[in-house]
Amino acid sequence: MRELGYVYNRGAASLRNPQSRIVGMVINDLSNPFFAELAIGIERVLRTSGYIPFMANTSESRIRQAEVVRSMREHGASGLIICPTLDTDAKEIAALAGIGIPIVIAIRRIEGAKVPLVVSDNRGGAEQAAQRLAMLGHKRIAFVGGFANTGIRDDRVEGFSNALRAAGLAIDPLLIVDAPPTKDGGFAAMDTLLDRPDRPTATLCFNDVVAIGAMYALGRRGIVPGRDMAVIGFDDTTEARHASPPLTTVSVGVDDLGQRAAQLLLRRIEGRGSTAESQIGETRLVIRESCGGTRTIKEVA
Amino acid sequence: MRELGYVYNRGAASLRNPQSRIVGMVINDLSNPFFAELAIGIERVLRTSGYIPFMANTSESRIRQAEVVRSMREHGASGLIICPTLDTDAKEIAALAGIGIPIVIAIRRIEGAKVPLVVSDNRGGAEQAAQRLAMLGHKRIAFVGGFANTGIRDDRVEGFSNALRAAGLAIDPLLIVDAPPTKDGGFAAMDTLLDRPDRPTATLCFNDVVAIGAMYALGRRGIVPGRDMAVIGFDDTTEARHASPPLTTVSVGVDDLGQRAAQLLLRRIEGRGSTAESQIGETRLVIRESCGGTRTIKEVA
DNA sequence: CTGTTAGCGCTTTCAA
DNA sequence: TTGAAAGCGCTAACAG
Repeated sequence: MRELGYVYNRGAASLRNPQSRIVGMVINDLSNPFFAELAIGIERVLRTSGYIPFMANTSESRIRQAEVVRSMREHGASGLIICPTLDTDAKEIAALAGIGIPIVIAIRRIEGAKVPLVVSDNRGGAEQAAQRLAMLGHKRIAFVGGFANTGIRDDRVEGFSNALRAAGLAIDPLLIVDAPPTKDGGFAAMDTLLDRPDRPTATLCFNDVVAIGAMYALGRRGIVPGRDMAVIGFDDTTEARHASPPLTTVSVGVDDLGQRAAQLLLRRIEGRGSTAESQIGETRLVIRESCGGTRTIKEVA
Repeated sequence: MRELGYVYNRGAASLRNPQSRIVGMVINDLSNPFFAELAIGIERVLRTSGYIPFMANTSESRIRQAEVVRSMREHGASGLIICPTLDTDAKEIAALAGIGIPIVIAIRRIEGAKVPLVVSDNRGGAEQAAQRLAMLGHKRIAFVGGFANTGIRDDRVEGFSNALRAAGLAIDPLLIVDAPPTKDGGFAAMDTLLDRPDRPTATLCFNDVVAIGAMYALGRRGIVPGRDMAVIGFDDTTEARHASPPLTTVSVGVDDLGQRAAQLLLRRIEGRGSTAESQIGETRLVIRESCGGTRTIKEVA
């Protein structure tokens, strides 16, 4: 049998017995280390629970996402974890959920679809971070990166603004700059910000890679993060943990989010757990060198 | 039909007609940006050719790799692209190839299995880089990072050594340090190197992340890459292109490698192309700021 | 051109 | 305990 190169035909098997151990992971952007880390975390849990996770990258393309989801269903996936593309419509997800296939949506909240959600407390996290910066004495605090009018960024900007208001600080719209959520984006946005006469003394960045890009822009001008400008990133991926100087972050617990998403899906597949038990991951500040007070700000030209 | 949520059952279909459009991608480490980029490139080509790529991460686990390969075969994948784990045995691959399923091995050469290979010219690339460093006047050149006795690193070290020999330079084994192929690894290795009395004036790093880690270690001590120490990375991932100061690299053309691997597989699936047409991707130096001469070396304490 | 049927590989059920 | 047979959803081949 083995000598002849026999391969079990799972297609035929699932014809008889439609329950399969495949689980589909549909990831919007594997080139983003945050999603790559998330995917790896999810995969680990699924695998150790005896499932076979198959992954597909949608590159933020809604069409590609639809193709991939269809394909996975055709192959008998018994559940899906989806990190939806930016332009995903609630109806698409609702339709899937209506069919009855177990789904979990991760990271990006899709409003209006009755689907289990695993997201982080973006508003709260940004609030914590901005609060801390205000507490350190910063008066001009910027928010840098992310595309305007996308759910996660809106939440983070909202939390940021709330904290500033609560601290009695004015919100300068010129200090809230959108930019692609990449290193280049962060670099360019910070560079622009530094050209302004009334530059900020602290910056909350949309995510870690934006923060690292921003720190490069600082370095270019001899501005030392943590001494001359406080920088906080968001997400706390390994990207952040490897940065130099070590980056203060709002951790969204990417491992934890992945684990929750996987476990939620498994419970749904195995019939336990309700349809709409969303989970909100906690965020916490991880303070590292990049986050200083305003003491020495004036030393910088 | 659509209203009832009908889903085409591809398992049943491939029972009748065993040719499928699924292609499996088995990737050793998706948390490594090099492999993530490669995977995304491969995926793009496969997708635009009408195939459905399913990806799985093996996390450098040979057991996991075997599971994943089996699972993909069971699901009727019509071909596989494998970036093998470090400890993959040639026999495993030979067995697969013997079965007749189209396979392409990427990046890591597996000796002894008659399988199409897409790898880069690691020896040649390292040679070019070391040659350039020698030409710039460096006498003490280090090679940093990667695990000893792994194929790719051995090739790179060999090319490095060849160039040094050709330039009439002594090869100091203490300047060839192995370390995990990560930022932390690069940081620690460079940090150790800098403690030595006769520190190198130039360093070729196993890959981009090692190089970035190494540059952090330099920065920590006020040593400016490109001015006080020449640094060259390997691979030229976006990681390198985003570094600050911009990192000189030996580009292995990750996009090109992915494209070749995908196209080779497609040709094999479609019956064209021979079993053992390996391809060696060209490497070329991409010179950016981190690669300077030895002029100012003595200014550094 | 439309409609029927056999059989792909597997599992489950039922018979010996 | 072992063996035979039916049928899952699909497609290719063939009949009407």
